[in-house]
Amino acid sequence: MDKKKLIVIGGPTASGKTAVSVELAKRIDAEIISADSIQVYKYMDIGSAKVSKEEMQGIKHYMIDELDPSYEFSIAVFKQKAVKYIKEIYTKEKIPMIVGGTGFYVQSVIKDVSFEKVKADYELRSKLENEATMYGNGYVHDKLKQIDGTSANVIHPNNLKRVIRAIEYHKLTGQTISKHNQEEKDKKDKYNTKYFVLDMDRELLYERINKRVDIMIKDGLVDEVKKLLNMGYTENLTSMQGIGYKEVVEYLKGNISYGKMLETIKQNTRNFAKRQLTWYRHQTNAIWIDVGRLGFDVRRIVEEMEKDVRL
RNA sequence: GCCCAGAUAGCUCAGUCGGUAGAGCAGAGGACUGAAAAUCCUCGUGUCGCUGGUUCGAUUCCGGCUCUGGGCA
Repeated sequence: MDKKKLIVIGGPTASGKTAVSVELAKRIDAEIISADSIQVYKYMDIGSAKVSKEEMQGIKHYMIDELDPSYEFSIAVFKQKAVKYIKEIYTKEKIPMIVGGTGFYVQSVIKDVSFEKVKADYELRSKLENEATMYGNGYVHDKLKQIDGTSANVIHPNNLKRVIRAIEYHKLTGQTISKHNQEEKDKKDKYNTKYFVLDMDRELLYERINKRVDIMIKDGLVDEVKKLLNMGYTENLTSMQGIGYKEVVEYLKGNISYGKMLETIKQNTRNFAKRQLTWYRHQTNAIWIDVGRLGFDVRRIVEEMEKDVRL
């Protein structure tokens, strides 16, 4: 059976995914599933640079404003929902398009990574976290070494999150996560995927990021955060750890100055963009589009992409 | 004009009891499979302001100059 077509548009933050994706969707009759770990949340509009109703231009978007900020979003939830929407879109005889900067999420769909087997064990997590603070990261890492040497070799002791997850996985399934990871990695693409990555000169990207942060502040990011806090969404929520949100919280608490807040948001966004690019670089078969070279002209960019989409 | 303190990596600074120097941040590269806007790893040669002097040897000590803070007039 022929694999069905799936379009993916990735790229670092501020690379112009939104405008490009909507334009392409209009041309090929697609619907968009957002792969963005913050835009899923309601009330978090400015800081997440969420697509507005106007920007959508009538194209249906999924996974936007779908969750309450108190909800613990995760890749497992994303994958489950995304797959459901993809099916829905196919029944309408339209093309699904995954758009967003969270490459990890995208990967789970196109490789059909399985998360069904294991749930999270928050008790175990906090227990191990405590042990790490008391006896050091090495102590927890040693525990992993005893049950899953392969993972212990690959995961650095300081990367506590992943060390803990590996232990958690073993405890819940009786299997090693290294074996699971290998199995998932060996999977073939489930769809006929066209994976685009929007890119540009680093310097240009950083300039755009700086400008975008200035605009977010002018548009009222600080008020947005105040509103969220007033609604009872506390700073320790995953949603509130988003870039732009956590720094404003620090400012509102009086821990940092206004200027420092502004600079830190820019800095963190730039660092984040760099990490995103590292991720995309190891994506095989990705089609890189230098949007800077195309003058950020949405029409030209989309025309460039359409050639590959037709295949 | 005088006095004091500085002048060292893109930035903030540490240091060399005289044997040509190192942290944090920035920057670059990488990892990642139920927190991913998260988490973690690797990478540091720069006329040590300029110029004389002392010395086998000066970024380090001494003099002069330039610049930057601060103070006194």
